[in-house]
Amino acid sequence: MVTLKDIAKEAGVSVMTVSRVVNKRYSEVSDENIAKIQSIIEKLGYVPNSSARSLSSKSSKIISIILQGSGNVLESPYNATMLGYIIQLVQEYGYNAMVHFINEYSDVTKHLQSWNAEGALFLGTFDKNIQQIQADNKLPLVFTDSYSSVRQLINIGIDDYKGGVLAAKHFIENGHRDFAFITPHTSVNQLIKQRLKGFQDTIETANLNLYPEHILEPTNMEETATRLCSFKKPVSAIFVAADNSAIELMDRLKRRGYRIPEDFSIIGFDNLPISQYVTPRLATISQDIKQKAQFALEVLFQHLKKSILTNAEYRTGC
Amino acid sequence: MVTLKDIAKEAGVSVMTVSRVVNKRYSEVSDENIAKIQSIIEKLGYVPNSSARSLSSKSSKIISIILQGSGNVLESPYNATMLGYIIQLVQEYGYNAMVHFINEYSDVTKHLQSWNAEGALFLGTFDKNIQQIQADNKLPLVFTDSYSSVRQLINIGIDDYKGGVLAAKHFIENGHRDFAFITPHTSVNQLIKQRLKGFQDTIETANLNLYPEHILEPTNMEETATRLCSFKKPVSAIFVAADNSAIELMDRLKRRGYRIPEDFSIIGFDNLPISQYVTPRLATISQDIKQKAQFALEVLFQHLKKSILTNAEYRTGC
DNA sequence: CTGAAAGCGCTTACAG
DNA sequence: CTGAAAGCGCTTACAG
Repeated sequence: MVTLKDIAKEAGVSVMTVSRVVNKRYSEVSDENIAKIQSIIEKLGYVPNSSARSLSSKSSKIISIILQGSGNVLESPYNATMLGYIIQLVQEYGYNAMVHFINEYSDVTKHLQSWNAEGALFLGTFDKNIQQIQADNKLPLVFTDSYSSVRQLINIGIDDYKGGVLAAKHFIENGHRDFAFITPHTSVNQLIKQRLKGFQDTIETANLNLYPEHILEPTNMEETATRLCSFKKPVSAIFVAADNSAIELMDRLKRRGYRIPEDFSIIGFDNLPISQYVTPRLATISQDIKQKAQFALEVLFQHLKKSILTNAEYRTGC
Repeated sequence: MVTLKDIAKEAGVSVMTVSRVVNKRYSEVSDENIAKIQSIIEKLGYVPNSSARSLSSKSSKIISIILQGSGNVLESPYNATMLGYIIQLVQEYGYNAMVHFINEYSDVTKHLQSWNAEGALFLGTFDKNIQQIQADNKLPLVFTDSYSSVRQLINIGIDDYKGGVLAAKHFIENGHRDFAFITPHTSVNQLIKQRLKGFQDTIETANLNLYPEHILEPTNMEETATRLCSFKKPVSAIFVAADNSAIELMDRLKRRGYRIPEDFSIIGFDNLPISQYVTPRLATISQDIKQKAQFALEVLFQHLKKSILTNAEYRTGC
C-alpha cells in the first residue's frame, strides 16, 4: 500500500506538502512541487486511506442508508428504485454509501457511530423510534415517508392523504358507490393510514360509505380475494395502497373469473413500471421516486453543510 | 464520543484491558474486570470506532459490492433482488456493506483501496477488466455471471447455455419451427451470448434454423415489435433473454392485437415474481437468485478466512 | 492477568 | 511556501 510517506520520500518533501497536493490545496504549494508530487502519485497509484482520514479529520465521507423491514427489502420495487437513486446521488456528491438493513433500532446508533457517518437517510417505518434515534445521533438525519409527530424532524414524503382523495374521486366520478380499501403486505403504518384517511374522508364527503368491514389488512392475497368476493354488501371499487399488492390481487381475481374493470375496478399506488404491463393496465396514483430521492439528498447535504438542524417538512405532489 | 480511554479511566484500568473485553478476549481478563468494564460500556453507550480499528488492525469489516451499469441499476429487479440478499448475508456474517455504482473501471481500485475493503462482490459485466481489477487488488474478489476467459477467477453463475437449450427444447417440443432471439435492453455480454448459443445449437441439432436476421438487439421494444411482425419468414417462437424485456415485448404485441401464445409464443429468463402476474403468465427459465447470493458469500468468506486465492468456478442449475 | 510503548495513515494547528 | 509535532482511537507485540 502506497502512503503519503512513500510519496514524500520519493519527492524529497514532507508528508504535509504531499497532503496539501492530495487535497488540492494548491495555493499552499509551489507549482514545481505540485507537478512533481502529482506525477509521483500517478506513477505509484496512490489512493488515500479513508479510515485514516476519517480518524484524524472527523469527516468520514460516509452517508448511511438505513432500510427497515423484514426479509429481502429490495424485493420491493419501491425500495429498490429509491435506494438506487439515492446511491447514485450520494456518489455524485462525492460521498460513499453504506447500506444497513435494520430490525433492532439500537443498531441504528451502533452503525452510525461506528463508522462516524456524516449523515443518514432512512427508508421504511421508524415512527416510534425517531425521537430516540435523533437523541442518540447528532448528525443530519433525513427520514422518508414518515408521519412521526416529532416536531424537530426532516422528512421527505408525498401527500399521501391527497393520494387517497384522488383515488376516491376517480371512483366516485366513474359512478362507483361501493368501496374497499386494502393495505399492502407491509406493516400498516401512518403512511397507509393517511392514504386510507384521504380515501375515506372523500367518500364520506360525497355522502357515501366505506364500511369498516371493507377495510382489509391482508397477510395473504388469496384469502383477501376470497373475502372480497364474499362481502354481504358487494363492492365494485378497490383501492390497494401499493402497486405490488394491487397487481397480485388483480391476478387472483382474474383467475377466479372476474373481469377487471367490469366486476371490480382497482386503483393502485406508486405507478411502478410494471403496473403498465399487466392486463388491463393498472390505474394507479403516481409518485415521482426520483424526485423524492433528489429532494432527500438535497436537504441532507444542505444540513450537512450548515451543520444546523432545523425543523423541516417537505412533501411533493402525487 | 465515548472512547476506550474514557472507559479505562472510569474503570481504573488500562485501555488494553478494556480493548480485550470489547473484543471478547475474556480469557485474558479477570472476571471482576470483565463485569466492571461491561457495565461501564453499557452505561456510557460505547461503540467502537471502526475507522480506528481498520487503521490499526488492517481489518475493515467492509465488503464492497460493485454494480456496473448505467442509470439506476436497481430498477432492474434482478439486480435489486440480488443486492438485497447480498446485503442481508454480509450483515449476517458480521460485516458491513458498502455499495458502489461504477462506470470507470479505475474507480474499482480506488474504492477498494480507499476503504481497505476485505472482499468485493461484483454484479454486472466486467469481463474485459477483470484481469486488471485482479492485478490491482489483492483481496478476495467474487464475480457473478461472468464469462471472462481469465483462468484465475472466482465466479458465481448459472448454466446460461443450458437455459438457452431448455427454451429451444420447449419450443420444439411444442411444434414450433420458426424462432427469434431477443437480447434484453442491457448490453450484450457473454452471458447473453451463452443463452443465445444454447438456444441456437439446440435448434440446429434438431435440423431447424435460427436465422441471423431473427436475432435482434433492441434499443427500443416498440421498434422490435414492429420488426418482429414484419419478418419475411414469420416466427412463432420468441426467446427473450430477460423477463423484464419479455414482459415489455409481450405488452407491445398484445396492444397490436396479437394473441399470446397463439400468434407468438414467448419464453423469458429469470422467473421474476412479476412474470407470473402478466396475462398470460410468462413462460420463463428460472434461476434461484437467493441461492446465487448465498453461494457468492459462502465462497467469498471461505477465501477471506483462508486468505488463499485459488481458481474456482461455480455454476448452479436453472 | 495487566499495561506501557509504538504505530496504523492521515490531518490540524502551529512555527518559521 | 514548508515542515515538525501532536493526536485521532484503536491494536499489535512485548514485558512483566
